[in-house]
Amino acid sequence: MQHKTEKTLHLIKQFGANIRQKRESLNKSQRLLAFEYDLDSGNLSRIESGQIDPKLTMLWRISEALGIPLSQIIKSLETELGEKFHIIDQ
Amino acid sequence: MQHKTEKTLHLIKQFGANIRQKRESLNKSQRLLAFEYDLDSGNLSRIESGQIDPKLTMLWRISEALGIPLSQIIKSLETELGEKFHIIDQ
DNA sequence: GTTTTGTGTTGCATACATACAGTATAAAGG
DNA sequence: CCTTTATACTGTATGTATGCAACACAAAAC
Repeated sequence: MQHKTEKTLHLIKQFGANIRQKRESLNKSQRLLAFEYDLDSGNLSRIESGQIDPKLTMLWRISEALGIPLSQIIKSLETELGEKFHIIDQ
Repeated sequence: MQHKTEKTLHLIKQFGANIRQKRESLNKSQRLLAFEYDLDSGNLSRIESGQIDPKLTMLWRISEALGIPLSQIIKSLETELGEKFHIIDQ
């Protein structure tokens, strides 16, 4: 990270909050979800509370655990953070 | 990462390849793109060649540099990697 | 009340992404 | 040729995500 900007901090906080909300809607504890999908519950705790900036592979594994495509989770984030993008190629 | 699985390695390699392709379609060098968006070109090199597992904030910054929503980049990845997900909530 | 069980959190060692500076290579200019 | 310029890549110090074990605390069992 260049140097922890406000935006950056907000991003990971919002991401964590969303993840927590999704998990809770499944009525699973951090421990249970972590156990079932071979994650670390301590890690999950820090991610949900926006303390850390997870790596791509971790994002992927979390989305699998939640049963939601990562693209969908990110899309919610984009909406919430009010980012505007060009819809160009692809 | 639990312990670098094949799947994991494939994920970051494919992501890097996609990023490189997008950048090249903009006809920009790693250096130029990095300069314009305050990224590190060395880092970008390692990401494009699939050597490293970038963090969420870095993914975000790269997608901004490419002018493509991160959700869209991830969606391509999901398709390419043939992941199937339930379309449940949200 | 004291143990047991379930929850999220935290201390810490290790692995690794990041940022900066430097290298390698080739193409173009002179 | 040699130098300049542009490309991607790499050495390395520092910061930090990760995984594991332990903690704090509440609620339930007994």
